[in-house]
Amino acid sequence: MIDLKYLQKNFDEASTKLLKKGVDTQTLETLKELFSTLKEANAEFEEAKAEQNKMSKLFGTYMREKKDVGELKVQIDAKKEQLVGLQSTARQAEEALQNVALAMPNFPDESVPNGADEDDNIELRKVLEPRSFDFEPKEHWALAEINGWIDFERGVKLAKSRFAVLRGDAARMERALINFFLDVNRKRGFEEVCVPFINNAKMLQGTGQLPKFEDDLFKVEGEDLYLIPTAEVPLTNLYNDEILTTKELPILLTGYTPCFRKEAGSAGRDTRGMIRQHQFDKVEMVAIVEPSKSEEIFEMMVENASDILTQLGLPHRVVELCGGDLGFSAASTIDLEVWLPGQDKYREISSISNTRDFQARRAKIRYKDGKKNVLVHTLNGSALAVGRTLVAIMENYQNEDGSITIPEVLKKYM
RNA sequence: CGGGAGAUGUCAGAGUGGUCGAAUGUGCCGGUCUUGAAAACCGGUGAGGGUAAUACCUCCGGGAGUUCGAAUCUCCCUCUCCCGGCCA
Repeated sequence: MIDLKYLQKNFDEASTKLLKKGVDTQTLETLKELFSTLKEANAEFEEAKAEQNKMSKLFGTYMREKKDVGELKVQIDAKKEQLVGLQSTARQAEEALQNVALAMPNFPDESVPNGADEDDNIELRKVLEPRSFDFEPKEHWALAEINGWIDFERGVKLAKSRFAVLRGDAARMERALINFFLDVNRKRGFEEVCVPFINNAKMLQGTGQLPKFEDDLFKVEGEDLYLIPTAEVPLTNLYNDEILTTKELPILLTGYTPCFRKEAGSAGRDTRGMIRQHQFDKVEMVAIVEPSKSEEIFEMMVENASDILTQLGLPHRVVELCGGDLGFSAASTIDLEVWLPGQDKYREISSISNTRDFQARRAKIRYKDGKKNVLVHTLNGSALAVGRTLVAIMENYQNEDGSITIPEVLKKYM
């Protein structure tokens, strides 16, 4: 959630910032008004409540002194009646504010480039030269068929479209990649955790998936629970509603989880192959840090993910997202895109974001800075998306006969 | 899923209608003492909102109710623990 006090005091600056992310000033104006309405309503309610509290205390005194309370009771009753109205006004104001505030995306950082969509993203650098083929490189689904690695039909049979089954060496490689990623992250100082793959609504709200993106989530019927769309949710919310000490920070976490997404808005996109599935494996990094450290940790996380790709010998590029392409919670994001020779394209394989205090405010994650409680900064990033890495290995390590060479670093894992 | 017990501050644990945001112990921070540390002693120490700062408001798992007044009484929900069933 954005800082409403900041919005109120620096409205013009705030609207300039959010314009970058495609939020119109009208919505912001509404939010600002709802905020001041709430403050007024609260003030009025609290004042009346204070009077009532005072009278109730007096009532007790009268009782003890055996004075007549008839007159006082009449006054209290009148005040109570007034309070009912004031309270419901205040509650309505609160609710109205929450509805808008929770749907408001994060401010982008100053440094985030302007732009409407991914075409305006900025390539920062390329890492590793794509290899040249002396034959026509195949796409991964063709290779999957030759090697019997991916059973798309039976995945659909078991669940529905956008589900697949990995078989044989592909299944083993999936597992090998997870282990490899976790090991690398652990060596960087991330604590490995294994978390529930189903989280409650409060947690999903904490990281920003709810209430706005409910349609993208698989919900457990009849329960206040959702399948996680990313490990960012459980890892970040591990510290939901907690006050940490400076000694505990920074907290660096890594974990493997499957991720579940409805892909509601992407009908028809990447229907072929394993790029866009309803369920996929991912190893995630999450950092919970003091605000002054978030820049530095962010760089480290990008470096770490890029390094994993390099170790795997996978050519990739580092891309800075423009304002229009930033996710809801992100203040800044760097994507890593891996080269897919079969598709002749770079495709996203990791996304690393700094959400600043946006998620911290929603999830109430603070730390004690001397006497004061201060919101932490939270960061998250994939290291890496496992299924897409498998795809990248297939396409980059394919041989003319369709066979696939195992990357050197994975050999000890398989 | 059935039977029983419970949910209070970092933790432990009092509190059964007002003067309780809450005893006491513990932890933590600061100080005295000490060559240093420990011990002992003294002081401070929950969260959110509000304010220039005070006032003031809210919070004793969550919600509704009774009452002039609720941590305390009633109802519902959730969760935890113990016993039984089922089960990886």
